[in-house]
Amino acid sequence: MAQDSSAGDAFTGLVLEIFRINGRILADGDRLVADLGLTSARWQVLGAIALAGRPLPVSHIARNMGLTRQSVQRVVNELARDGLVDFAANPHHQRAKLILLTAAGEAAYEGASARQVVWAKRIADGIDPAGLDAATHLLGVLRQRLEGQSGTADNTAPDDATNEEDPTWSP
Amino acid sequence: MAQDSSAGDAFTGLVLEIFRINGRILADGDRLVADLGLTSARWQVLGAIALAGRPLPVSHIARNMGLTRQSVQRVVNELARDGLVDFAANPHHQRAKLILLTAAGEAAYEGASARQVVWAKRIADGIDPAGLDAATHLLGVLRQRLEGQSGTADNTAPDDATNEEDPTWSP
DNA sequence: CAGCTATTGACAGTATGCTGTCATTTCGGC
DNA sequence: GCCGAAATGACAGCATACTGTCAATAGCTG
Repeated sequence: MAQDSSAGDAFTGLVLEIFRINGRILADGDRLVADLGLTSARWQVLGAIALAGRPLPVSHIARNMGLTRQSVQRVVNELARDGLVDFAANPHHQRAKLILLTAAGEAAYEGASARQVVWAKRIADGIDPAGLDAATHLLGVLRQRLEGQSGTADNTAPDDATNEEDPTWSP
Repeated sequence: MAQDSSAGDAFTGLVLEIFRINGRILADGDRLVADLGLTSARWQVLGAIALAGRPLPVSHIARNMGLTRQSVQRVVNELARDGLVDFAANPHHQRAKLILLTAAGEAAYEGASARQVVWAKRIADGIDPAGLDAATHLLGVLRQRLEGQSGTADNTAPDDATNEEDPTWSP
């Protein structure tokens, strides 16, 4: 990265590094859970449902994840087809069915979570947790700055309903 | 994020934040150059060619960017269709034509770069450059750990031929 | 120079996420 | 109670990147 540079240049270097590591992590995530019948996207959706602790409609899941309804809907349909989630009637909304984990869905999610913990330990072994927390915090600050300058209609990914306390990934 | 936690948990928190900010940056990048007829992907390809300083075949561009040949090929074809790049005969390889920027391509890239610099300044304004550099370094270390545990055939995205000195993004 | 291997481009198929649009359902204000 | 706005799901289409596969080309080796 540029030797010292201004904050702008330093940020640009950080952006490039974010792109690189993001790609790596995604690839690792897919590989980690492939034989459980999961992908990163499926895993993340299961996680959103599991963390909520109760059945949610698709649009709520999407909001919690910061994605669009359409993306989540597609994944949910596949998960349902594969028996990992199930639909339940929503007393408050006829069309917006509630999504809940099946036993198989819970098992897959548990398995993925267990692997993720091992994976995270291995990668972060020997790294100073304070440095990791500092980096996380810095990225959070930068992200909030990025978010504070646009935002419009339905398709705009809503701000995270942050579930920052759970030590389990999704991917 | 989890209060203090082990390195593994701290890393998991960092991963989640990386996903969030990565999405934000991509969206910003697309928005930033949309009216130049560019997208993040096109911009990045133009950047790879511009930074090389000389015409390159698609496969070299892909290697430099850490993407697959196929992805880059598709984008290059679109760029050529839109007159931003051009093909030139390769004296060393009949099929692997060299890709070079047209005047329009250079202009678009210059325009995008100029905007990116302003954007980076604005987002990073007031942030300690040392902290940004520290985060960049940490992500680099983590990425190297992720990379040091797999890698196979043709499709494996090659390790970056790192162009870490240039203060210009792509996105 | 003949032959094997690596590189490269091309084509097909898949996964993920986005935008746009429309119909249905809820819900709040009048 | 009615009507319009908001929420929700469904469907279509696009952009990006990946994997797999095949044919053509370059390059190296014997």
